[in-house]
Amino acid sequence: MEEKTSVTIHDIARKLRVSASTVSRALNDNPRISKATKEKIKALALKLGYQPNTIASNLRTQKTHTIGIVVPLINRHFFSTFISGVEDVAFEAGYNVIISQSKDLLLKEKQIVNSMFSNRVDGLITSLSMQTNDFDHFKMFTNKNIPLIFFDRIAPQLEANKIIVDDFACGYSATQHLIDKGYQRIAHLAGPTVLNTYHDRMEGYKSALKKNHLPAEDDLIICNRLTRMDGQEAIKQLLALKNPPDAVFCGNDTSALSMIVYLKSQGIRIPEDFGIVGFSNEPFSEVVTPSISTLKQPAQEMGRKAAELIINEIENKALPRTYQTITMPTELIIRESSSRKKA
Amino acid sequence: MEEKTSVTIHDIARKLRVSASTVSRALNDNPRISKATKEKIKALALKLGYQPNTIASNLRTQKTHTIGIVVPLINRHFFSTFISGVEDVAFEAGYNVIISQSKDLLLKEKQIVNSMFSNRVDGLITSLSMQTNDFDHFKMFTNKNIPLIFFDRIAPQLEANKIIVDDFACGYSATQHLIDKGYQRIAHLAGPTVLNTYHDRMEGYKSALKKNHLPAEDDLIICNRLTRMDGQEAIKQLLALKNPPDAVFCGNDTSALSMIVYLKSQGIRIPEDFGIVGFSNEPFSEVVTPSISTLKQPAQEMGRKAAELIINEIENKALPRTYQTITMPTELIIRESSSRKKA
DNA sequence: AAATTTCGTGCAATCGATTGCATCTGTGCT
DNA sequence: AGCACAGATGCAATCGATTGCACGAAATTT
Repeated sequence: MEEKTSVTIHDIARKLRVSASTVSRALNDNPRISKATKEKIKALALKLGYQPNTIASNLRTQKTHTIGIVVPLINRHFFSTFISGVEDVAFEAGYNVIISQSKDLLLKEKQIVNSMFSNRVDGLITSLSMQTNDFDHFKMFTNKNIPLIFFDRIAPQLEANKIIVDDFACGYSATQHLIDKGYQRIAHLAGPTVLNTYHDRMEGYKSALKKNHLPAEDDLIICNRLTRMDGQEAIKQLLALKNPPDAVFCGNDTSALSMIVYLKSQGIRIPEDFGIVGFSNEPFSEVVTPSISTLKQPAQEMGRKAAELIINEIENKALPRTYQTITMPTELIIRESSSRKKA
Repeated sequence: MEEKTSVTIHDIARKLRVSASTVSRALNDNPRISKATKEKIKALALKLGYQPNTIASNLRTQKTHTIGIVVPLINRHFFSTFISGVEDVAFEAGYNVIISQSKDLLLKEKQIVNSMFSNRVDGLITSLSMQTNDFDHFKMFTNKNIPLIFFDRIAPQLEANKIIVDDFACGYSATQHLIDKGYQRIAHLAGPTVLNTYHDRMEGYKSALKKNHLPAEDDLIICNRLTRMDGQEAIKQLLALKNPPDAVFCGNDTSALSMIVYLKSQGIRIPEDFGIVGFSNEPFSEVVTPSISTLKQPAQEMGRKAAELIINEIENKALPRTYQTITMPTELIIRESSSRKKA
């Protein structure tokens, strides 16, 4: 049997016949402790395998050095890459990261946000679930002045820092690109438009059509949850129109891919007969045939930025707050799925 | 200005002229408190927006309801899906999950494991970095009898629960499959064979060759880190042999894909001229052309299993330990990259 | 030599919730 | 009436680290 209980500063204090305060100060390199004492204490701490009890420290200092992240799904490439970016910066700065997934359920999101609060995270970074339509659960953070950052799917009405991409511009440029390639009737598959992201992309899409004097027909716009199934449903529905489209701008790459698969199975050639642009630049988009034109969000960079911002807020809590909305650059990646020679 | 400081059980106690112990017991539904008092207390707690301070509770109860996860990279599909599985089960059971990535660096892994310990996680689930060759940093967990589970990349010599797939069988069946398809000279691209996973896959590969009376030539085995670049390097090297292979079993799908890209660029037809089998069933593997034959690990299930196991250990700490190694089933998914008609 | 700093350390309270052990008030039983 | 006992609540210690304040000794200033 090994030591049943952990080594505490009191154990060290007792053995060295000093007080616990001295040990605490020595380990924290407090200048008030003499060099000799510090060395003695640190040596013994090492020898005994002392590991500070972060919990006790957290309780006393009212700081956990922990950043909470709530995302819809951990294993979606955009989110996991974002998280990776946060984690990188956080780790460097001595912060831990705790993560939960809402599974796109409002109820779970509420539970998680509560739990993050009870765990006294120093700050919270979050992207809303598809169902989120009230924001009361974030009030405890804003009330207590705990840094809160929204990214991607944000709550426009809440005072907080926000990190987004210009979804309107994305929608616009994707659509314009299709128009430039000579596609005539361009449809759009959107996600739930309660979310700013999908809403803005759609507006960008509409705006591009308008600018080019193309009609924005309701039939050509479908909203769903953008799963693979949804993509297939949508393309079937679109092809069944009396006047079907010859291109689609999809709200994500997953649905774009499932459309491609279906179109191929129907002998419809891409990009010759039909153009597709997706969104997100999933890893597969580059390597499928045809490769998928898409919009790339700088996920890792967004994560890094979010972490920098929130750590800065945490460590300068005294300062008066100014909330910014940071718009990160996106890139339209043109690949095969939309690269027909102009008709 | 809102309340500057949070509501504690003492605030509730004072207002209701009861003691803090009573409040604590009431909120925890302790049967010793009368129904009437409980209701009064709970009502006021709700009204004041009381949120328990988990930190204080954690300190007192010596339990954090937190599970630590350390993986090489968060944004690799296998790992993020595994994490998602853990998180699902953990959440259901009232546990939080804290996650860090080692970036495949031993040094970072050590720091993280230390930090997880200092944060007093109730249990740790981990998959080793590519560099990990000593295991001292896990001793503090085993010494203090804190549940520890390894998955995928494990430390064979440590006493702990382990969750793996049968990598030997995987290597064997992948190779046998290529042989069955009539490929004659089968190469293998492996990861660092200090890791059990890569080592076992290679042994399985060798064993299949042997069983089929095919020579296992050193030239045909390459070890690297299996990145995209590595895959390309490897295939170039293999094709440059005086007697090049006509098939490769790759240690992951990423390198398999980069081989495919290179082979296509050289006009080598897959699967007619060359067969490829990968590993992991990345999302892209199904949708690239040709689609990649691969081995599917049940990532989500492995995560769920790991969580169940560790929570069980945590909650039955008194019981004598028996360490098990759980081997999860894999599936050889046969797709185009290896499906030639037998020569 | 007296007065004032400086230095190194200890005391004790604190963070917020939990819990073993009293304590007190009724109720039931003989 | 007397006693046991159950029910409801409070007291105070505890978890481990931190920190404002105090104190004694040594060093410096006047």
